Amino acid sequence: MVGNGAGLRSGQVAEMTGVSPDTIRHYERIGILPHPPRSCGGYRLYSADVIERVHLVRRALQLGFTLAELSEILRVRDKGGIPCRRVLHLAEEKLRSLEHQIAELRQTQTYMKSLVRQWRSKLALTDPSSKALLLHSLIDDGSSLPNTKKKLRRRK
Amino acid sequence: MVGNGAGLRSGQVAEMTGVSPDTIRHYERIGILPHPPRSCGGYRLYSADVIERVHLVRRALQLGFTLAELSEILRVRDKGGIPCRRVLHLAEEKLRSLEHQIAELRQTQTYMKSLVRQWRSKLALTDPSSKALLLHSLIDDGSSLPNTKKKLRRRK
DNA sequence: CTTGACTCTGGAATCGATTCCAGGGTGCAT
DNA sequence: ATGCACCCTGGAATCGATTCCAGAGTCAAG
Repeated sequence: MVGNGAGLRSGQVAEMTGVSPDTIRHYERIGILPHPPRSCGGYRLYSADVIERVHLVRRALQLGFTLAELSEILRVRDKGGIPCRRVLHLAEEKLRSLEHQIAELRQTQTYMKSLVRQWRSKLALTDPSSKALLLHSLIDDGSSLPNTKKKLRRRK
Repeated sequence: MVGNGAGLRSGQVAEMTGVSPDTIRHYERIGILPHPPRSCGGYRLYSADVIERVHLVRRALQLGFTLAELSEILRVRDKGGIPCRRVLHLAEEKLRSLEHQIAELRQTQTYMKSLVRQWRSKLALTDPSSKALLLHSLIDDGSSLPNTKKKLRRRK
């Protein structure tokens, strides 16, 4: 084992934060983690505080921040800047789109529920050789479903 | 204008269904729309019932079906099969994951709300040269957020 | 000194639906 | 015969976060 007085290797950081070593390297590539010093053999030697940073990033990702945003924010912070207002602004934005998205999903849920109920009973009293009853009921009835379902979701 | 007694060109279908001509061609490529007959000049000439099919597909996509699933289902149906039970099964699955996803989002929403409130007041009574107060509050407090945020979303 | 676990590199692949592209025809109007 | 709007092809790009890859190097234990 390499002496860990010198620092944490990428795999150790990965394990301690619950992500893959690939992800750690990726975060470094896009400027979210600093370039750590290297051992004589070329291994990254992280100081313990990257753990906090990775946790922070994971949590922010869950909230809907993107890696690009985090990279920008953390860069500012690392240069001594104060990105707090930016962070708050982004958070407010995420919250709004979150609420919007929930509303859409619930609308879809409502529709879907009635659809499944309707399909179940229809299927129950149809003899098993009849056709094409289910999907077909989707073609009319153009309301009751949101249409702006962009991929505004987050996290792997 | 080409006589439309012969059929609808891709652009017309596109306009009537609110998608792009590219999408129409794409649907044909992956087997969701049948290969239509062609005009002497090589233009696709669709019969009017593709309109219904495209609408059906759009609606199913909104519900969380994938193009691959729809392709499979529609292929079965076009060969005279009866994919209804499959459709119902998938719909039930979509509904479940929808409910799960809503639950997660609401959890995130709750957390996010309190975070924004907390950040707002914290920022209000901090002099504008203090640093790093906001994001930092993410690193502890590991509960209260879902962690299985796969991209189980739908639709463009 | 060999084995095996770990790490390095950076470019490509993945997921899914859609869009974009270039180079080339079609068809109707002036 | 010239313009213009439309259509054809199929392969590649897009979005974002992560993963995968091959070929190579490091290091401690046996």
